[in-house]
This record gives sequence, structure tokens and C-alpha cells, in this order.
Amino acid sequence: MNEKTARSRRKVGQAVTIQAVATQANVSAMTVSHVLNGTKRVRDETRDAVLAAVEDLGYVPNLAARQLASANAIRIGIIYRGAQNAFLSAMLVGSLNAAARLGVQVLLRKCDTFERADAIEAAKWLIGGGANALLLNPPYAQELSESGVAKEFGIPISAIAQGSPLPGVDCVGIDEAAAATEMTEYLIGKGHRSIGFVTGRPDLPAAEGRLNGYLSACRKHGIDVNPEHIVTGDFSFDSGLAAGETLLSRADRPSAIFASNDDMAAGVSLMAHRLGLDVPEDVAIAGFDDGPIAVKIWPPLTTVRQDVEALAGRGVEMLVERYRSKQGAKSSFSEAIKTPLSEQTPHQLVVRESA
Amino acid sequence: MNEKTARSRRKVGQAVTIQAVATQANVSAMTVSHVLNGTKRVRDETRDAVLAAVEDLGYVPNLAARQLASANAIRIGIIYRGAQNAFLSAMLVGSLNAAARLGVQVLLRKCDTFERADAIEAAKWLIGGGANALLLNPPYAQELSESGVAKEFGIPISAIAQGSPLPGVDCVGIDEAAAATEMTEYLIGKGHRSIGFVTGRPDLPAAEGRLNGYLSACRKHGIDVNPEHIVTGDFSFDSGLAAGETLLSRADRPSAIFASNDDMAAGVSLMAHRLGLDVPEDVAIAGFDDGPIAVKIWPPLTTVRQDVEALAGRGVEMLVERYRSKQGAKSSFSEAIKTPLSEQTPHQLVVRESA
DNA sequence: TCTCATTGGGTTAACGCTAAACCATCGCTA
DNA sequence: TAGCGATGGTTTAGCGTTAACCCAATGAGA
Repeated sequence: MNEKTARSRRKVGQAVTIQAVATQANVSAMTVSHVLNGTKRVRDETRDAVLAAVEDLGYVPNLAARQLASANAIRIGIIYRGAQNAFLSAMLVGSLNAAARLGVQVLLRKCDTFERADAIEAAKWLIGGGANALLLNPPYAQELSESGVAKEFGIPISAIAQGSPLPGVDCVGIDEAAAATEMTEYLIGKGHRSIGFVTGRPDLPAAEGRLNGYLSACRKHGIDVNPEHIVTGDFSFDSGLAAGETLLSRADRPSAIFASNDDMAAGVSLMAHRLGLDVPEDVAIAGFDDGPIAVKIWPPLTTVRQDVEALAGRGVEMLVERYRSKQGAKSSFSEAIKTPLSEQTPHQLVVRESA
Repeated sequence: MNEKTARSRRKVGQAVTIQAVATQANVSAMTVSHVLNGTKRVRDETRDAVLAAVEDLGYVPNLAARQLASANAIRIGIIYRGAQNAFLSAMLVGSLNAAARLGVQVLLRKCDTFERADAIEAAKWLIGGGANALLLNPPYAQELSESGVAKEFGIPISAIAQGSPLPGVDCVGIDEAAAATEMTEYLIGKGHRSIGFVTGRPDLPAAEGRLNGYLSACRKHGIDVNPEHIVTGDFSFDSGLAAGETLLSRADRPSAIFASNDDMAAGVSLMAHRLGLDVPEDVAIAGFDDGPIAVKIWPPLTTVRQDVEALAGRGVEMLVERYRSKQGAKSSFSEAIKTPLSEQTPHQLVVRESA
């Protein structure tokens, strides 16, 4: 009468097990395990069947069981700043999903500032708490790498949206320069010949990449860049406001302004309004990131979208790969990481009404 | 065949196991378990022997094993919408931290819309995937509760920032009405006697609470509310823009506008600029939520902050409490949840330049 | 033709713990 | 004296995964 009781005396866990996936995919549990962990070569056909079953059943590995069986659980530490932040939510969602799929744990640690010392402290706290891999976003990856402590830790580190390779750290991000070039060319295509640029924090490679992309696009199209049309910002709304004022109150006001992120673009846009200029009629504005603010100002921003969720997911995967590969090599991580990976994910131009 | 190889193919865990303790105390492993968990009466003599052995060997229970065996692994499902969202990041951070502390798992599931059917599907997917508790934010909690499926699931559900109790669901949130009253009184204190209000989605209790708070403050201070000064919004930036136009183009334009969230307040603020009005000189504006946008517009918004991170953490705790208390009661959850908890966390008035 | 290595799987036995059933023993009642 | 319910403990059977080994088919080389 009751299948469940007939099956065993123990309470039946509701969760989808690896066995269920195996049955559905018509393979053994071990094969599923191999597919999920990449621990062995599997025929593409079989792999697809397994992955389809995983997707279909919504399988999530049981962390406790995995930990118990494998004795070397991977715990990924993430340092985050502040709580209310769209980038962070995407990063968390992406890494959590990947972590669930790969059966690894995620530890979080808040860091209130961007200071190097605080970043180091946060990293140490995470490691002390059992983290044996780190997933970082700018500028933490850079701080840790430059200060040399990253090497000391001897654990794999992945950086997302970093913008440029970092010694001893695996990176995933978009091609910042290419994206910036694309946006600049879009503006040029719209007939703009005088394009102002607002940089990000100059010490961040991502900011540098965007600037370079802008410059190379101008060069390519034979546009002379007036150095005074390049204003230094720091990615904040306020710096965008200031940059907007600088650029828009000039006699030779540019007909378009490309800001290195959306927050600054929003600042420029607001300043344009204040100065009685119409966007995009009098001045076109472009941003970068496609954050939530892009559609919460008027006119909505033309910007570049990067898939942070995918980025974070890939970052987690890289960490896990790095970790598993160590087993065979038997060498310490610091050895392996001498040749860090650097991958790029696609970006997208999002055209809205501001340009 | 070969006993030795058969016996120890696996890596030998260094850790002290319950078995070692049992041997040393000359009892069975179960007895040790009983002593440690208080799951059964044990003679004092035996208990002392066990505890001595535990002490002696420095035994620490393996959490993974315990979780696996006790099958009461709590897996909390969270339904989220979109990826780039500040509320979400705070919710994730809060719940993840609590989950790590309490040793429970978290599962995520994306839901692209706010439709009831999609919410139900997402919930079912989570439960199918092993979730045995749900942490929800508006409007999902409401959709699930009203559609009656929440009861069907028979698992504990917590709602955060819901704004009002929901049958069969535990709630944590701020006192929406009190917060709105406070903000309204702040505006009244600033000398405003004609205060416009932009509501949120009327079907959400949180929106209702905020409206009620506004109304009661006006009543309390003997201010006649012109019904036409209350405009219905839906929490979106666009609806704020529209509401702003409606209110600000009136002959008897209010001297202050209180919008039910920051996005709408941003819309009102922008419309004020467009109509050539100065904020806060010509019209004061107040928002609600203290989201990132609050400081990414000019002037920055006076608003109400709720600690979403704490909210989510508390939500997870409630779930765990609910879960553990079931053990004793032996009753199903649907029984226990007939008297849902409803807690309130503090909020904060954040005064900036918009009012 | 017969090795022998490679590929793509499957089997089995843990990992450390506990739920549930089981089994003595010991009063105590009827 | 049989019966019976506590009391104090043990046995058994997993929980869901993976490590380590095994095996059948395939194909290349001798």
C-alpha cells in the first residue's frame, strides 16, 4: 500500500539522488559522478544524456554525502563589499548555482572597504574558516595578488571581471577593450566625431582596458582625440556628475560622452539635464555594465552588458578544475598556477535611447 | 579474498571517530551517540565513561556524517527574480551566512516573472529538488499562500519583507505602517501640509501598509488628504515617472511627495527636473527602501532603510526552528503552522537632501 | 593472428553517523 | 507465577557519494 515504507525503514529523503539521475540516464551512478566531476573521460553521448537527466530532475548533489565520501571538500571563499549591490547578486547567483551543481561549499565574508589590508584580513579569515579556494572580484583580486599574499596562501584563486591577467590568479571576464571599441564605433557610426570619455579608477585594469578600447577605435577611424575630452573618474556617480560638468561646460563640448560605467553615465546624464541639454539630441551618452540604473534614469542608457552570472559560474568551475587537477600532479598549487588561465566571455551592446 | 586490501583501500581518515570513542569506553557506538545527543536515557556510570573517552581522545563529531545519517538535512529553497538586483544580493548574503552558521543547505531557483503559475512551478521544482523549506520575498510568498499550494507542500515557509501576516507562513519584516508614518511625520515636521503619495502595487500588503502609515500620520496631525494627491503606482521607475507627472502638473501641486519605494521616487524626482522644478526647494521627495539608486540620483533621496540582510538571516533561523520543533511535536507542519510567527525588525529613517 | 594498451563504462566497499527495531533485565502488578 | 511496562543497551541497515579497482570491447602494432 505504501511504496515508501516498503522500500526501507528509514525516512525517505525527498531529494533527487545521483541514483535517480543514473536510472533516468540509463547509466550507473559512477558515470554520473564522473560526468559531474570530470574525473574520467565519458562519451559525449553519455555525457549529454546524464546532463539532460540532471537538468530534468533538478538534481543537486548532497553536500554532506560528497564531503563524507571524498574527504576533500572544496570550500570557495568570496569576499564581498556592502550588501546592496547588483553586481554582487549576479555574482552570488552564478557562483551558488555552479557550486550547487559541483557540490562545493561557498563561504562569504564581508569587507567594508577596498583597502588592501582589509582585503588581506578578509581572505585570511576565510581561509582560517576552512576556505581552500577564493573567488574574487575587482579590486580584491588585484590587491591580494599585488601584495604577494595570494602566493603565500597556496590555494587556487579566480578573479572575475578583472580586465587583465594577474600573476598566479585565474581570470574570467569580457574583453574590455573590444567592448569599448565596439561602443565607440557605434557612436562614430551615429555620426559623432567628438566623443568625450570618462575613465574609471585608473588603477583598475578594467578601466584601462575600456580606455584603450575607446582610443583604438578613435585612432582606427582617424578621429583626433582631444586629451581634454578624457576626464578621469572613479566609477562613482559623483565622479560622473563632476566629469559631466567638466565636459559639458566646455566651449568645444563633445557631441557624445562615453562613460566607463553606468553610474558615471547616470551622473553625466543628470548633469546634462541640469545644464539644460537634451539627451541624446544635444549630447549622446553611453555607459558600461548594464546595471539596474541603466533603465532607472531618463533616457535609458545605451550600454554594454556583461553576463556576471556566467562569469561567476565559470570562475567557480575554474577553481574546481584547478583543485581536481592538483590531485594528479601532486604538486602544490603555487606550482601549477604559474601559468594562470585567462578566459573571455561574450559581451553585448545594449542600445537604448541615450545614444 | 584478500582481507587486507579489502579492508583498507580507502584513505584512512585521521580524525577520531565515534567508533574509537565507543571502543575506549567499552560500549557501542550507538551508546556514544545517545550520550552525545541526549536521544535516550543512559546510566550515569556509562555516560561518564563515554564522556571521559570523548574528552580523552578529543573527539569531535563529523558534521557531514551526522547530517547525512540523520536525514534531517534542511535544504532551504529560495525563489529569485532576475539576477541584477540589490534586494536579492542582500537577501542572499543574509541567508547564506545564516545557513552556513546553522549548517543547512540553500537551493536557488530563478523565476522570470511575478506570475502565480510561474511561482508555483518554481516552488515545485525546488521541492522536487529536495528543498524542505522555503524562504520567499514578495510577491512569491503571497502568491503561494493565496493559491493554497503553500499548505499543500506541507513544509515550513518564511516570508521576508512581506508587510503583513500570511496564513500558514512565518513572516519577518519591518513595521511598514510605522515606518511610513515616521517618514510622513518627518515631512510634516519640515512644514509640509500638502503631501502627495505614490502607492506601490495595491495587491501587496507592504504597499498597503505604507499607504496606511501615511494616512494615519496625516490624520493624526489634522491634515486633510486630498484623494487626488494619492496616485497608484506599481513600484516601477516608469510608474513613478507617470505619477510624478500627474501630481506635479496639478494646479494645487503638493509641496512634498512620498513615494512607496526608491525607484518610483527616482521617477518623480526626474519628472520634477523635467518640469523645471527644483528638489527639494519646489518639491520635497521621499522614497522607501534605501536601495542603491537612492544615492545615484540628484539630490540623493531621503528614504527608509530596512536591513534586508538581517531579515533574510532571521527568516532562515525561523525555518530551522520550525523544523527542529517538529521533531518533538511529531505533528505535521501544516498543523504547527496554523499559528504562524510574525516578527518585526527595526527600520531607519535615512535623511538626505531630497527632503 | 595474437598481444597489449586505451576507452568507456560498471562494482564494491567504504566515509562516520544515527533511526528504528530489537533484546535483555528488572521490578511490579494481578 | 505469568504478564507487562520501563530501563539501558545493542544490532542492523542504511543516508548519498566517491575511491579504487575491475572488466569488456575496440583498435593498433608486432
